[in-house]
Amino acid sequence: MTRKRFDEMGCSVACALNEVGDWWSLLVVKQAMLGTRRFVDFQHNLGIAKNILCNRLSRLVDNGVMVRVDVGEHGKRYEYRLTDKGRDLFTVVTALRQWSERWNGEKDTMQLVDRQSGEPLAPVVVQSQQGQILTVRDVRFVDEDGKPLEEAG
Amino acid sequence: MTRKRFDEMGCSVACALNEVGDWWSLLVVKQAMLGTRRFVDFQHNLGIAKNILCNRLSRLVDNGVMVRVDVGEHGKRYEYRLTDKGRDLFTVVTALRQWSERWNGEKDTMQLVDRQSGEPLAPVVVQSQQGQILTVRDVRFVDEDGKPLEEAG
DNA sequence: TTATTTGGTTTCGTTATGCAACCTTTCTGG
DNA sequence: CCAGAAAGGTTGCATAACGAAACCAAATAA
Repeated sequence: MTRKRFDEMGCSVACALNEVGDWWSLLVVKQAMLGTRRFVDFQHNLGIAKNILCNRLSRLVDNGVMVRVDVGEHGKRYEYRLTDKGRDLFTVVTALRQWSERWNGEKDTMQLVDRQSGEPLAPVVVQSQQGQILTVRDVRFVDEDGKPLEEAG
Repeated sequence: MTRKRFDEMGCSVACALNEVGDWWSLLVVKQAMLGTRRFVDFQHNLGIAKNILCNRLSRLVDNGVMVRVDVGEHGKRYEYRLTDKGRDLFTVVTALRQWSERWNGEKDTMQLVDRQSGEPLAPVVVQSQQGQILTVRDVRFVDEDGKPLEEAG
């Protein structure tokens, strides 16, 4: 009676959630994007239990989202760093952050700004190839033959 | 010894995850974006246990992500529909889908296309106000006074 | 009228989470 | 060198969440 596996559902979203869909994983990734690398720093900044953090870091490493780098002179001191795959979650984390700020108000003491200009970021949007902004109503789900998917069945 | 609350951490991302950070919620939202509205359809399309689905739909309704609409002639037949707040998760779900496709390969039998042109969507990206694409290295985290945040401490 | 569908709730066993205690190896101060 | 602290875990225990199946009442279809 294990947790339902999401990686065999034939859905990319489910597959992604199978890797980072629990309560803590994306928060660990977000914290890593803030510059945190050490076990104890994750622990203190997130207020997460050590065994849970241990488990999450292991899973993130297993899934190629982070790497564990040995930085001890002659023993065990480690750093956990984002891989390219992990850094690529920046879009997801930023979209989630902006969504929360739009609908729940500014709950964050920190703000994200463009390093060059110092200005806040533009809202993350879904666009067509031509750069037109698309909502969920402007898209269609089609199967591999391009036929529209029969929905809600 | 309840689950850790994420809405008091002073972090927008944590606040968002407090609402949709479990394994199932975003999948329910994604399914709703596919057109699913009825309890049984969610159940069959997702393969989710009834009690869990019940709990997730209730929470999504409580959080203003979905609404329960009574469509029974003279009794109980309901539809669960996305609110504006729920539809606004389209960016998050799409970013997650694209991330999964980039790093785990095409696991999905269906594809998202622009309704007008029939073409696949452009990749979701984080942009500056000027429209320049930004990675996590191109941004800075500052506090309310605009001072750079001391990291990893 | 009877059977079936819908939208749940209940029960029960398994798994995950949170907390605290403990443990080993490595630095740090004196 | 020695004592103590810190890093990075592991273990044990109590509670909460999850998953499957059974059950149930109202509404609808046959």
